Amino acid sequence: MKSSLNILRSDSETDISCASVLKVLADETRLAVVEVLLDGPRTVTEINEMLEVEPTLLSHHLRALREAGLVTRERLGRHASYALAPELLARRKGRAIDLGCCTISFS
Amino acid sequence: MKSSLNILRSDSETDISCASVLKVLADETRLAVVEVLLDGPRTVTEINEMLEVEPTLLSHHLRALREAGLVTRERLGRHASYALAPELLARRKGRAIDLGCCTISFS
DNA sequence: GTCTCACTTGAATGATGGTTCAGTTGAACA
DNA sequence: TGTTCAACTGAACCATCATTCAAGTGAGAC
Repeated sequence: MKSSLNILRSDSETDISCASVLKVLADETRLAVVEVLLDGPRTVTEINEMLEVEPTLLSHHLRALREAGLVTRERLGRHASYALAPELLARRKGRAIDLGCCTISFS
Repeated sequence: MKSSLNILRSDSETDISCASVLKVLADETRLAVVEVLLDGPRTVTEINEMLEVEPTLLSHHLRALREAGLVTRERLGRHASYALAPELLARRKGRAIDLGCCTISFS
């Protein structure tokens, strides 16, 4: 199973991968999760409390973000800590993240 | 019927409108249409020839782009000419378009 | 060991979205 | 008028997606 998408390429497949990444981010909940993670890694419980999104639903959304290569997961005892992917953090510009084909900026 | 979305706002509803706009652009065909329109207005026939997308399908996609306020339509005799919305053109940066919440850049 | 917590998975549901088809509108022209 | 062209609309179909529910995993506490 492909677990990540090369979101940073800039060749002829730009449009295709761009649409794929946009599809993942074209959701209020997932966009909010990414914004939360801009301030650093968070556990599912923390995100749940901040966004008031059910843990199960959150888990599904986090899975989508992880499969798109946008976030990474680390296990901390019982908890799971999610963080923005290293590639995103490397290209981060303040409260904006550079996806290659596009830049998402948060207020 | 609401015919356009205020895509340039930057208040607390940023996330919501951002997700809405991203939903519209998270499609290869619509992304390609926007890229074509970066070079100036085009008729449906012209876009059809450039992208090899069926006129009917194109019409549906153009309708979605128009309802999102991303493109405008002008009738030219039998033809319909589509162009990027004035708001987008005003904020245009080369081959990148600034949507407020995010910037889409084409190669 | 059992129990609980934190999270995940998978199935099921309903909703939304992309595509195609058939039919329609509107404009130009004979 | 009738015909043709360019584009549009609406319905239908199928696929995908968001959400919920029930059940499962895995780690710590007892």
